Amino acid sequence: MRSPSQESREVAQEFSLVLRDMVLLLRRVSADQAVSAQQLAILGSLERGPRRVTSLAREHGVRTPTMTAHVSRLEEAGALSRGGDADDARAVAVELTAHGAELLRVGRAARVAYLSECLEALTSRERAAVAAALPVLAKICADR
Amino acid sequence: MRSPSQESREVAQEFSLVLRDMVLLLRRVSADQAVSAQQLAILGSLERGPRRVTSLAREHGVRTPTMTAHVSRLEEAGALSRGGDADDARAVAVELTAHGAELLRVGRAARVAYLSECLEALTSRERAAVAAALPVLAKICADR
DNA sequence: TATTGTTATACTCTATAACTATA
DNA sequence: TATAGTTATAGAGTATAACAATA
Repeated sequence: MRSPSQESREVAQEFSLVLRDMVLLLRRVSADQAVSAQQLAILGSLERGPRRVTSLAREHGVRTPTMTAHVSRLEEAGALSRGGDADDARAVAVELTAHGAELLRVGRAARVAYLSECLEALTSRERAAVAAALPVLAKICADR
Repeated sequence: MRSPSQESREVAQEFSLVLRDMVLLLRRVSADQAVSAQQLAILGSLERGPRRVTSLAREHGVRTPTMTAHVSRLEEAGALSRGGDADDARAVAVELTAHGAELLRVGRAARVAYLSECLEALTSRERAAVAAALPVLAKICADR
């Protein structure tokens, strides 16, 4: 019988290869889209209300200057607006615009449509295997 | 009972979110490594013998100028060498050096070690779910 | 003409360092 | 002093367009 650590090592080797392929999949999913995957994720964070630049940066695992750049590009595109914070004059309240909400809706729909097609090409058993793994993968990603 | 297309759509929505998180996981996996994930994949292709720039580009889903840039960076790092092709004077035979083989070995080991740790933190049932999904995910990625 | 590869250029995403303004 | 955010700069990774050399 295999120990958990032997087992983990074996799964990890295959996981390592698949993880690389997932990047290519993601690139195809986002190809020809008005909004990149990163931008879409940021707009998604703003859906439930304004956020500060620092808080967005933390949430998306990037440094503040990186998020400042994202916010600037998205502002130029009319997807969000920078507002002041009443409580703290240093802070910036980043808020989704109507145009941003529309970009979010369209971008999300395109991603889901593409992935749906991929999944429809599978057997229902294979689809079930993916569905069962997704919460676990989410847990792995969230853990650290 | 749900139709395959309803089912696919539901799974796709969750997949879309997890896919985004996987990018962050990949970034953590590659952090503080001498060789990036992309570079590692290219070195991996060279493991079984020399390859042409065009063939590497196709294999990794990028355009030729992009692969030329990768090859140039890896050559500067001493990980590979450019040689001529005996049959076709236009072609370049890209070959792994001993240093490149070592970078590949170390980089792979680090990735697998990191992912092993992530997997060890799971229950054996969860690990089994990931293991079952990996071949399916590989299939999805390869299909297009 | 078609193919192989490079160079030039530009855009996205990322980082660190240095700065301003406010707390 | 510490925190919020920006600007300046740089590097990796990607693309297209234009080119040289060879088939």
